[in-house]
Amino acid sequence: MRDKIRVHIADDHQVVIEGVSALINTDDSIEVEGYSLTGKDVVEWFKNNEADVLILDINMPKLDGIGVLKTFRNRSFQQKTIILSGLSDPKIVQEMIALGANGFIEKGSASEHIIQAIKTVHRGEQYYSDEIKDSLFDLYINESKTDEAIKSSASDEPLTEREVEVLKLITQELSTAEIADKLNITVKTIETHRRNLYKKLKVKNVVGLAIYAVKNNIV
Amino acid sequence: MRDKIRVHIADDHQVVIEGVSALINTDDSIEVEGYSLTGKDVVEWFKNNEADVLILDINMPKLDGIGVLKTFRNRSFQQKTIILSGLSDPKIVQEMIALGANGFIEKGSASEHIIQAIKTVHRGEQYYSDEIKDSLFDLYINESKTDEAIKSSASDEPLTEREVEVLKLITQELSTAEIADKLNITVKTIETHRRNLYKKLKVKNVVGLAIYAVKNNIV
DNA sequence: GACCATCTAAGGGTTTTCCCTTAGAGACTC
DNA sequence: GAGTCTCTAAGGGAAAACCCTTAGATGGTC
Repeated sequence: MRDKIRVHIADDHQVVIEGVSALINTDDSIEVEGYSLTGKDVVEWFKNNEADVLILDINMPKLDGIGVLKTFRNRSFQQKTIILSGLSDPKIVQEMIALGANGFIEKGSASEHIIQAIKTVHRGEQYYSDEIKDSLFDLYINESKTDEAIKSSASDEPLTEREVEVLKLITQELSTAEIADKLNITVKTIETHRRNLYKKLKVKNVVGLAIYAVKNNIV
Repeated sequence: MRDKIRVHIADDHQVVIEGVSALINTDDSIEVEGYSLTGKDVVEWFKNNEADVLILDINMPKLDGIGVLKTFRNRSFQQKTIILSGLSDPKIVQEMIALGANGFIEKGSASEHIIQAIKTVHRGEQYYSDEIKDSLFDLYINESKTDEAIKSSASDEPLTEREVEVLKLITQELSTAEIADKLNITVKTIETHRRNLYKKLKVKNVVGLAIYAVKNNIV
């Protein structure tokens, strides 16, 4: 076990870097290992150096936080990343999580939160503040509602069992002939099911079926 | 403004009904308007009666909570629904929200939480306990990660701008000819883009493209 | 028994997708 | 300047999807 957690700070504002450094220095188990003012610098720095935790601002010149994460992923970097953000736009949080961020804190966070976040992600866990959770939760709820609205407007006519079965096989990228073979019925029958699906779901072609299927978790 | 919030309780355990009733009776602004022991009874009850808030257990004989919600939706019932659950399986919470539930509480909740939940949903807002939020959040994170895994495994080869453009039009259910027309290039060119998309995304046909597009929020 | 929904099937046709190959023009990189 | 990537394009052919219509068998409901 290494004795100190090494942190690299990336933010285009010198003040933020100094502030976060000062906060970190109040804790003996963490040390600042360097800092960068642009996204490009971060990527460069990690080519020749190591840190355990990267504190990353979203808005930076040259290469933004999202760009940095995109550059890092698939390249087997072992450091954990905490996103440092002014405002917690749920869409961005979502994207960051998808890109493999391990934590998310607001710039307005008190010192203990930042330190706690660093220790948490260093343990291999994830750290999200309650504000982030709330905003993501709201987004999530709204998305669920939208999905549901699509669902009920798109299909007041319920699908039959057989139709759902055919639909599932279609989404497995099988052709009509392959589906007919699998279900031991003729191609013509599958074609009929297909056309009934188009009518019921009000779509023009297989693409519409596939989209419907994914959105309704039939896949 | 009606003077009391009318609550209907649905749970297959008499004890739970009595317990919740007792809790509700400690608040003067709420009254129990009836109860049901099975899902079918709930649906029947609401055919002839009214309540402002329905407290609904998930596990019930005859028709479960999910079934009840499915029956109620699209039939313009005006009551709000709070799901009462033993354990907060995020998948079920997700489904309930999609089906239009307004709140979610655990059976272990203290009385003030239940009363607060009733008042909150009656105001037209939504009520979810912190435990529910946490479990949903975890699910959400894991889903984001899975999506990301799909994304990076499916396409180490990045799509070009034009390819993404064509892909988007395909997901709008346009045919190759229509897309060619829209972009003012020939059908043959679109076919080439199409084939390159198949190769890059390792899919067999348009269905694969459509599924990829939805899963990666290109739609 | 009549009615309705579902699943099955077919005939016969048009349109679209899918596959294989080759190739020029422009931009960008080393 | 040579190589690489992207976008463009085409010829030619096989396969699949799409469209319209009709219809028998089955099983459940009123």
